[in-house]
Amino acid sequence: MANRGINKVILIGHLGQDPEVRYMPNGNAVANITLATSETWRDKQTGEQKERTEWHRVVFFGKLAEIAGEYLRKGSQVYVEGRLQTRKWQDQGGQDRYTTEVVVDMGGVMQMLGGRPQGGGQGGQGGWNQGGQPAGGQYGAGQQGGQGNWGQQGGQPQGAPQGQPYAQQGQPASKPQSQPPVYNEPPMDFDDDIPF
Amino acid sequence: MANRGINKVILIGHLGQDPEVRYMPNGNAVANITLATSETWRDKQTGEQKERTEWHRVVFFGKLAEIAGEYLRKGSQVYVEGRLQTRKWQDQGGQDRYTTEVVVDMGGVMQMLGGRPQGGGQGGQGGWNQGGQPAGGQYGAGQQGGQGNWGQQGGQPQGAPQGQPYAQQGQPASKPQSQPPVYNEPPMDFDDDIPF
Amino acid sequence: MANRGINKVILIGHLGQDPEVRYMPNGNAVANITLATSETWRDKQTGEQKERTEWHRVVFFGKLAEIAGEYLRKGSQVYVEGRLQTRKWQDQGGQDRYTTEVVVDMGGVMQMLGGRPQGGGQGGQGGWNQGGQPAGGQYGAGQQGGQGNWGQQGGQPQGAPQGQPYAQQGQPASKPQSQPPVYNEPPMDFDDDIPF
Amino acid sequence: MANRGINKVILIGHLGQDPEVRYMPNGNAVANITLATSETWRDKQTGEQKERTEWHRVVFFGKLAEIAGEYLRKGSQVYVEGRLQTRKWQDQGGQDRYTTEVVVDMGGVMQMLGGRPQGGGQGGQGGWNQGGQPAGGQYGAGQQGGQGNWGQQGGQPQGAPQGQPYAQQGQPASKPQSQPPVYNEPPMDFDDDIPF
DNA sequence: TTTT
DNA sequence: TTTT
Repeated sequence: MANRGINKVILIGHLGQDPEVRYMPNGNAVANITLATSETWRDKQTGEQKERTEWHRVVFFGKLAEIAGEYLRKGSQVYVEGRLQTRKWQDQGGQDRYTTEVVVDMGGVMQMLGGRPQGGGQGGQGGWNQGGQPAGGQYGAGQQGGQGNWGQQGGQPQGAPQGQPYAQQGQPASKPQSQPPVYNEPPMDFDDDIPF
Repeated sequence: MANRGINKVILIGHLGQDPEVRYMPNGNAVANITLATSETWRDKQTGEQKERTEWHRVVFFGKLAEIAGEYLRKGSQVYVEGRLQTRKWQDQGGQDRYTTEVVVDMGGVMQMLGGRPQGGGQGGQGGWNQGGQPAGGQYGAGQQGGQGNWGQQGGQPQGAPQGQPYAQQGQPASKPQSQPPVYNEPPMDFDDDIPF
Repeated sequence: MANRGINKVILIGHLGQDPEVRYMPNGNAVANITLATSETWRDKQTGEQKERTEWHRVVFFGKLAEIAGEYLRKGSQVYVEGRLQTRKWQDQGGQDRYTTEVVVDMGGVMQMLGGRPQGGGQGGQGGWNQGGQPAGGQYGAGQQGGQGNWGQQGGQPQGAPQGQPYAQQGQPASKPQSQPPVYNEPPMDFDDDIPF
Repeated sequence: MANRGINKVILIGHLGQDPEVRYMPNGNAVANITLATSETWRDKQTGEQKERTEWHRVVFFGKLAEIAGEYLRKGSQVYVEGRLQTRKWQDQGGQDRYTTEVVVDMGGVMQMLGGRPQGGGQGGQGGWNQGGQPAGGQYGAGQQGGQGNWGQQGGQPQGAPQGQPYAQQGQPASKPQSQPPVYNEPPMDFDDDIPF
C-alpha cells in the first residue's frame, strides 16, 4: 500500500500493427502493441528537417487487453498511461536478455483518440476497429488523472506478472485463444523496420 | 468506465500549513492542503534572478485524507497526482463564485518525499509528523503510474463529490472531528496574501 | 534556473468554442480556449451510468497561441501540457476575484489529435481548421516528454506574465488584432452551460 | 517542430550508485544513473506483504549531466522527467542488442528531492553531494510542467543523440574526463543482480 | 503560508 | 545497487 517512488509513462502514438492478444492460464487477457511516437526538429547546423520515430512496446493486461484487442488496429491513435517494466528472458543460446515494456493494467489508462472513423472499410488503416458499440473513449481502472475510471478490482496487480515471465517460449504467441498460455517468450517479431 | 479525455495534475511542493481535515456525513475524511510550487528564472532584460511562488489548493478524499491529516505538516514536501476540478459556491452576497482545486481521491496518488526526519522535535517545521508507524511512502488507490497502489475499492469515486458542494456554509470547517460535516463552503480562509 | 517543485497539468479534451486570440503590447499572441474533459462511471448504489464534464480554461502564449488560433476550432480534440496558475482580478464591485488557468507557453505542449478531417466544409464542427499546411501534430518549445519540441527561445517565460494581469478591463478581449492589448480582464464570457 | 505523439516518462526514485559521467567529443557531458522505484502490495491470496523493485536506466545530457554528476549520489532521491528511447548496440558476438533508457536532456527535468542533508559526513549515503552551492532544486531546460525552467538553449536536442550510438565500445566508460568520448557501448556493467 |  |  505504501510505496516509494513514482514510475509513470505517458504515450500518445499510433499502432504499428494490430494488437496481439493471448490469454493467461487464469483466463486473463494480455495484449501486446507497438506504438510509434515521432519527433521532428530542425538541425541547427544544416538547417534541414529531421525526423525520428521511436517504437514502444506496450502490454495491456486484463480488461484493457480485451478492449485493446477488440478496438485497436494498426494505425490507431491511442493515449496510454502505464509504468516501465523490464523483464528477463532467455534467447536460444540460453543467454539472458532483457526487454523493457510499458505495462498498462488496472491503474493504467488506455484511451482511443481521434473519434470514430466516419468512412466504411473493413477495419482498415489508421482507424478504429468497427466493433459493436464503443464510441471511443477511455478505459482504465483505478486511474484518476484519467478522471473517473475508478479501481473496480482488488488490491493487487494480479494481471501483471511482477517480473516473472508470462509467456512460454516455443508456443506461438497467437491470436485470442482460451488454451494454455505461453511463457518466457522473446519479444514479438515485427516488421523489420521496427527496431526490436 | 469509458471516458473521453484526460485530466491530470502532477505537483511536487511544500505545504503552507498543516492540513485541514474534516469528515463527511458518511464518515469519509476530507483533507485540504495548500501546496507551494516555486519557479525561478533569470530575467532576460535585467539579468536579475526572479522568483514566483504558485499556491495550489489540494483536496484529499477518503483514505488519503486520513493519511494526509495524520502525516503531513506545514513544510512537508509531497508529490501529488490528481485531477482539476472547479466547484461553484455562493459568497455572502449570493454571488456565484468558482474555486479550482486539485482533487486527489482513489485513483490519485500522494507520496511524502524526502524521507523521515532523523531528528526529534515535536512534529515541527517542514518535516513529517511523528506519527505512529508510517515510514513514509506513497499512498493511493488504483493508480498505476505510482506503480502498485492498486485499486482496492469499488468502481466509483464515492469520496469525491462530483461538482456538488461537499461542505455546508456556516459550519466552521475545523480540525478533525467526527461530528456532522459541512456543505457548500467557500474556499478555506487563509492569510490575506494567499491569492485565493 | 534551479526550481523547487513540479507544477504540471496534462489534459486531453475538446474545445467548447473557437479560440479567442489577442495580442500583447509586444506583439506576442495570447489564445484562450475552454477544454472539456468528461468522465463517466457507474453508480455503485443505483447502478446507473453517470457522467460529468469538467471545463478547463487554457491559455496559450506566443507561438502556441498563434497556432492554436489558426488551427483549433470548436470541437477540436487536443492534448495540452502546461502548468497551473491562479491570477487575481477585480470584478465590477472592485472585489478581488481569482481565476485558475492552465498556462501553456514555451515549455508547454499543444498537440492536435485525431488527424486531419478528410471531408471538406468550412472549418466546421469538431475538426481542424482548414489551414494552409499543418498536417496536425505537436507544437511546443523546450518540452521533452513531448519528445523533440526543443526550446528555441531564450531563458525566460517571456510570453506568460508571471502573476501580473495581462489583460485590461473594459477592453473587449476580441479577435486577433495588432492593437494595444488589454489588461486585468475577467474570465472570458462563454455560453451559459460552461460553468464560468 | 511539429511532432506527432507524446513520449513522456516521470520517475521518482533513489540512485543505486553514484552517477557515471563522461564527455562527448564536443565536450557535452553525459551522465548515467540507475534509479529504483519500488512498489509494495498485499497479496490477495496469501495476504502477505509483497515488494518489487524496478530499476531504470536514466541518461542525462548536457547541463543536467553535469549537475547530476556533481550533486547526485548513491541513495539520492530524485524526480526525473524524460522520454523513452531504445538504442541498438552489438554484443561481443556481433549480435544486435537493444537497451531502453530514459533520456533527460534539454526539455527534460531533474529535481533533487528531500532537501539538503543537515548532517555532516563526506558525501555519504542516500543524501546529497556536499557540493559548493546548489541548495538543491530543480534543473531543466525548456520544460514547463516543471514550472519555469525555460529553454535557455537553441532549438534542437543537441545533447541527446537521436538514436545514434553515443559511446564507443572498448573505451572504458569512466569518470569525468575531457578526453575523446566513446561510442556504441553496451549498457553499463553493474553488479550481476541488476537485471540489465 | 512552504521551500531554497 | 536505492529506499522504507
